[in-house]
Amino acid sequence: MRAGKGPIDPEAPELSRDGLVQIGQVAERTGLSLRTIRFYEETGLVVPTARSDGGFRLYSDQDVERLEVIKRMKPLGFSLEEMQELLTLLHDLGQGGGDRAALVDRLQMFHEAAVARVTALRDQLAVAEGFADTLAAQLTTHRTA
Amino acid sequence: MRAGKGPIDPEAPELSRDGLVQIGQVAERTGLSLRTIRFYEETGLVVPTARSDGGFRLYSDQDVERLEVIKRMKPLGFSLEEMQELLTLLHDLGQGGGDRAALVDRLQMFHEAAVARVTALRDQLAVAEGFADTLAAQLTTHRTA
DNA sequence: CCCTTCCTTGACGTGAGGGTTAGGTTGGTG
DNA sequence: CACCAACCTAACCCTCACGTCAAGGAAGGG
Repeated sequence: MRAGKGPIDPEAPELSRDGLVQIGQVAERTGLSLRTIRFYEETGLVVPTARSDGGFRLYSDQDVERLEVIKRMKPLGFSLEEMQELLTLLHDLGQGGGDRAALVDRLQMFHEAAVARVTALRDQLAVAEGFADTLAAQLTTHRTA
Repeated sequence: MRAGKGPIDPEAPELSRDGLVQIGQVAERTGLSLRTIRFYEETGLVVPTARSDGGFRLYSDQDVERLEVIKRMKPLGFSLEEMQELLTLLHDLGQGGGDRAALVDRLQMFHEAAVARVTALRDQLAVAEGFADTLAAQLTTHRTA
């Protein structure tokens, strides 16, 4: 599983001594594929904090958390670019940055988009349920008719 | 809008005399783009019943209905190929075809897939709602803090 | 040293269309 | 008849969020 099998602390079996983890661990924890995680780096969405001497990606806890936030955002159907923007936005709001009003404005737009998307998802769900029911009806009709 | 403006029956303003409509009408009725409708023909998913002498696609009511069924299937996330299979399957069941048992079996698999997808959609909706709420909370936190 | 497992980059493929360009045809009207 | 909107084919490239495959380097144990 791990890259090599060095003697690791049995009390903290999955934690490198610097709190940095390789991509495989990240994939396991987040449920994202290696390809996806690398792709997110390509696009600049989540760049690992460090690299090993040999070039291995090393992710901090914050990196992993960021990936988990992204995972939660996915059902909202935002593009990767939009997600990046939102993450930056939230970060900037976290820091007591300059133009608060503008940031809050942008945040509000994101929120509205999110609400709209939730509505759309609900509609989709209703349609999907309806179709599933249709299939169920067809089944009972044809099962012993 | 229409190709030419012949005197049409005001009682059935959008119905060609043979119950066949051109692609533009179909797009308008189904909300699908011309591009998409032509694409569905390319893949064999919905082939128009007829063509005019000049080569215009002419869609029957069944054709349009088929497109509308496809639209309802879309939230279930089936591929176009799977949709085609399911449509064929339902058609074959409609006709008193040969191997009923096998057809019903396949139908049951589709139904199970649909149900699974509905569950997945519900989960996505929950996650999306959660994230929207998070955004709302961030808004109230930062709005006048 | 070897062996295994994990990791690297690079390149190409996919699905479901969207967009565009270019040139040609049709169907109906005034 | 002229005109015009709507339609046609064919070809091309573009997008998004990855999947897949290849060939090879790195980390660590025996």
